[in-house]
Amino acid sequence: MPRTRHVRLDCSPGCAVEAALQFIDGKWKGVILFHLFERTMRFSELRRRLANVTQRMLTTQLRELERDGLVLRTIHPEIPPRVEYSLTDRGRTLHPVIMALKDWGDMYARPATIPPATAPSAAA
Amino acid sequence: MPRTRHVRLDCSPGCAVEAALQFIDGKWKGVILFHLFERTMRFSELRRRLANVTQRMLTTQLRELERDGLVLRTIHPEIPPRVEYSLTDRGRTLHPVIMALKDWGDMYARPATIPPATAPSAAA
DNA sequence: CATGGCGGTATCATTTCCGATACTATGGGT
DNA sequence: ACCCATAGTATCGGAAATGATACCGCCATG
Repeated sequence: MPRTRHVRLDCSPGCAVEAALQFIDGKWKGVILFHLFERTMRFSELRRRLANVTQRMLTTQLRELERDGLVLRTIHPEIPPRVEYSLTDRGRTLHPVIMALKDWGDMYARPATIPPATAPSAAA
Repeated sequence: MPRTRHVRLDCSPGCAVEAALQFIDGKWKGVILFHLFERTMRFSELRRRLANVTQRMLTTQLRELERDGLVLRTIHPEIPPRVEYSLTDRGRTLHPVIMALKDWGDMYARPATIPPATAPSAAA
């Protein structure tokens, strides 16, 4: 589990936000979910899509998503082994969230848009 | 900044998701933003709403939100000092994201819904 | 005079996360 | 015999995020 946030979820109204965040927190979970919305994928496919992830991290993140009931892990007992990851029903309910994130990222998180902090003439 | 994620944002399509996540990552940013959507608030108000946050953390998170251009910090030079935090235009664009998170949290992150892992009869 | 509220900062310690590397098992190809 | 691919695990170490605590100036109140 990432960053152990609150255990009690029945606190202030804003807590639902935190509660939701707990599930997609972790360096790679957002992207993993995003890719799984496209289709079911096997381990090595995800690995290729995430490029910079290590095997250990991918495994860890997938295991957490599985533990949280968002992702289903299906082992096909073949040689060579084949393991497929897909979204559960619960996982699919995250679609609006992931898409909201993606849309915002596309619109407002581009490098060119980032530096609206203060005066831009600090290139001394 | 939290968890230093990728620096390059022009990688795979899923990256926009990660990029967006960078801005609301941090244990308290989600809730802070949520509360600021309600209205402008001063430091101590936020502190009361977040209950478990330490002064240091609240300051840190607010400073990061400010640095990212999502939150505006206004100092009223009075006695006692009054500092108000409000959302910037850029910050307000996060509304769909935060609300998607809140809605999901309300619907699917309740304690009763969490344990769909495996067989529940492991209470040995 | 001591206390409390405001909005912080400074310092230190801990917890947690993440990355790198090495190792495993099976079977196929050459 | 040796290397490759799949899908992992195990172990170690460092970096980063978070928490606890103490301290600051200022003023009003009791």
